[in-house]
Amino acid sequence: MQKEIPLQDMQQDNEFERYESQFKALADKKRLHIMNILTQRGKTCVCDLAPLMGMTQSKLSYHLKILWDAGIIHKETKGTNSYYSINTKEINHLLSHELCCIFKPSC
Amino acid sequence: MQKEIPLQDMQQDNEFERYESQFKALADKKRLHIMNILTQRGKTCVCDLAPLMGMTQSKLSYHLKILWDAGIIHKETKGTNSYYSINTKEINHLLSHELCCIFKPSC
DNA sequence: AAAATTAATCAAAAAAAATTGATTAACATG
DNA sequence: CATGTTAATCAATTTTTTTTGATTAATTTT
Repeated sequence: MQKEIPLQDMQQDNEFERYESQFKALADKKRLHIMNILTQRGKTCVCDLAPLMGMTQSKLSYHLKILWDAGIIHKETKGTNSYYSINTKEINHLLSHELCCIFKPSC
Repeated sequence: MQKEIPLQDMQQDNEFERYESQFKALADKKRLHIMNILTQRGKTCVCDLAPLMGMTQSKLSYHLKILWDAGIIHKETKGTNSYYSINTKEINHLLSHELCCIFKPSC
């Protein structure tokens, strides 16, 4: 027998779950740094990002996957290269204008 | 011998560190729920919050401390009771207007 | 077609965060 | 002053996340 859970609570729970994963993605200095670099440089190849971050390829892939799974960066593959960039729409939806500035070259 | 680190990088590192702790605080479903309740009810006593969250006192204290350390909630003690509330200023600085709505009774 | 390049994935180990139950500290009440 | 209430802290355990190094898969180049 399953416990009755009101529909509204379930929707809210799902909403919280999505935000949880997005905040989790941002809750790390290294990943904030990645976000900042992607902002400055725009679409960037993993092969360029690795030396900029001073990170091994495998570690970088792990962190990029977390950002990508949370939907806050885009991914594009060309041949053997992968290019990542900020999902501006999602970031705008999530963060204050002030804070978005850290992830915007214009500021 | 210490490695030279440019001043700008250090400042940025500190900035990232602060945001890291704030996002970390928000990167948990239970804590988002706490934030939501504080938003709905305003200043709330721990003794009221515990049954609302269905949490033991010790666990709740742990999570409140994380939110408070990150500076996104206020704390006020009266006698043996502690009251917590949203730090609206800090939340506004951090989150988009849309998202603030989850933490604002007016929306 | 073989060799080289790039990035994702995997499994094991290490590190960090969360949970639990008990204790402590501060205050309030009879 | 003894008792009860509230919330913070602590230590031990469990769970989750991160790191590491190796392997794999896909594509490109020679």
